[in-house]
Order: sequence, then structure tokens, then C-alpha cells
Amino acid sequence: MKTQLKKGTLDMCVLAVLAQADSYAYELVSKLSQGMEISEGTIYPLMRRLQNESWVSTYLVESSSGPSRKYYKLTEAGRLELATMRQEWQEFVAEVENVLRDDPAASTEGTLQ
Amino acid sequence: MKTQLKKGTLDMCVLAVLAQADSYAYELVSKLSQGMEISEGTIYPLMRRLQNESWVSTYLVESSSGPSRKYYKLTEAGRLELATMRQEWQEFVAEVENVLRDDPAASTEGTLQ
DNA sequence: CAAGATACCTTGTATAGCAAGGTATCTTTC
DNA sequence: GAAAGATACCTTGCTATACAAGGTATCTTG
Repeated sequence: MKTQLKKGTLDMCVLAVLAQADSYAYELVSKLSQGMEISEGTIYPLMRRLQNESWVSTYLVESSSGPSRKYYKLTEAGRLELATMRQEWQEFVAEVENVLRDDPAASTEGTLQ
Repeated sequence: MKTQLKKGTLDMCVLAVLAQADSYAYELVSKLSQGMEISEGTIYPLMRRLQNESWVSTYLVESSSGPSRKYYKLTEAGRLELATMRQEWQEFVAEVENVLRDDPAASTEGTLQ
């Protein structure tokens, strides 16, 4: 239902996770699913986009518990992009909060009966 | 460029502005444009959506400086919806910040050369 | 070998923001 | 009173992205 809110933030989230450690799509879904909803149908096109932008590189690793994993590694360009996205995200949140702040109902103290 | 980030937040922003005072689309654009970018091509379909959801009602007011203005007034349902959106927004921001927090580069101290 | 988990992927749909373009009204200026 | 500019409304077509649904292949376990 609040799927629109995610638009544009998921790539940043993925890059942030990859900034910690290399990972593969299937694992990224389960990692991110701890805090937010994200589905497989979202992650694979997304990873292709990140790769097309050269923000990640890939390598295959054979697994002992299933098919080979396609690992993604953050590139230097990806690291810079993540920093940019972080900044834009914070600016955007500040803008929205600024609009919300002017709303009298912002101070949620007894405004709703 | 960061147009994706706005997806799903603009209706909340509009409702928040209307929570302060009734307004019309053209004025809403200029009000919101103080803090964020939003265009006319966005606002009119958006206002129709809000109206279809019965979150706003409308009335015409003749202007002394141009054509009649279609004012939008927040309904009670709209007020409730705004509260819900606020909450979902805050939850969503918290989720994203949570993912970002785990990123070592989060503490922006000397991480970039 | 059947079932289930792991892991990859694609197709089609819905949504929302925006640029570009169009119309009508009202005031001002010449 | 014609032209120009601001005000105010609106629509069409494009784009991006998230997701459900479906499909394939691999490996383990019973």
C-alpha cells in the first residue's frame, strides 16, 4: 500500500547494505526484509540498473547449499553515488518535514478527539 | 532528477498545507514550491485523486485578479487520512534511516577523501 | 525420485510525477 | 479596443519504479 514511498529509496538502501559487505540478490531481499518490505520482483531489475550505472560489479560464487550466487560488490563510483543519494535523501526528508511542521496537527497532543 | 523520491509524499504535503487553510491548486503549487519542486502537471491530477477519495471538497470563489478559483477544503476523512499518512511516513523514514545507519559511511567524518 | 529450499530471472500491470501544450479570464498599456 | 501578460484551469503522453505472478535450475534430504 505504501509502495509509492519506496520509489527511489531502494537503490540507496541496497547500496548501503553493499557498503557493509558484498552480497547477492536473494540475500539482499532477506536482509532488507528485516526492516522493510521488498520483493524479488523488485530486486532483480534494480540490481541490473545498479550494474548498468557501474555502481556495482559482480562475481559468481558457488554455493554448497544451492545454485551459484551472483555476488554484487560496491564500486568506487557506487560509493560516491551512495554518498550523493544520502545527501539528497536527507535534504528531501527535511523538505517534507518542513511542510509537515507547519501543519497545526503536527504536535499530536490531543488534536484528535 | 530526484523525482522518484516524491512519489507518495506529495498528497500528504498537499493535505498538510490544506490543514492550515483552504487553497486552490495554483496557489498550492506556489506555496509548496517554496520548499520543494512541484509542477502544475502534477498538482491537477493529484487534486482530482484527493477529491475522488473524498479527502477534500471543493468550492468556487471568484477572483478579482483572474478567473475563478477552485478552492479545496480538507474533509474530516482527509484529516484522518493525513494523520495516517504522517504515521506511515515517519515509520518509513525510520526504516530507511535504520538501513542507512548500519552503513559505516553513515558517520560522515573523514570518510570521503 | 519427489519435495522443498535456494537462487536466478522475466513479463505485465499499476502508479505517480512531469514536460509540454492548450483554454479562459482579467488587468494593464498603448 | 487590440495586444500582452499574469492568473487560473486542465489534458495528453512519457518515464520510472515497485510488485505480483510465473518460470527455470540447482542442491539437499527423505
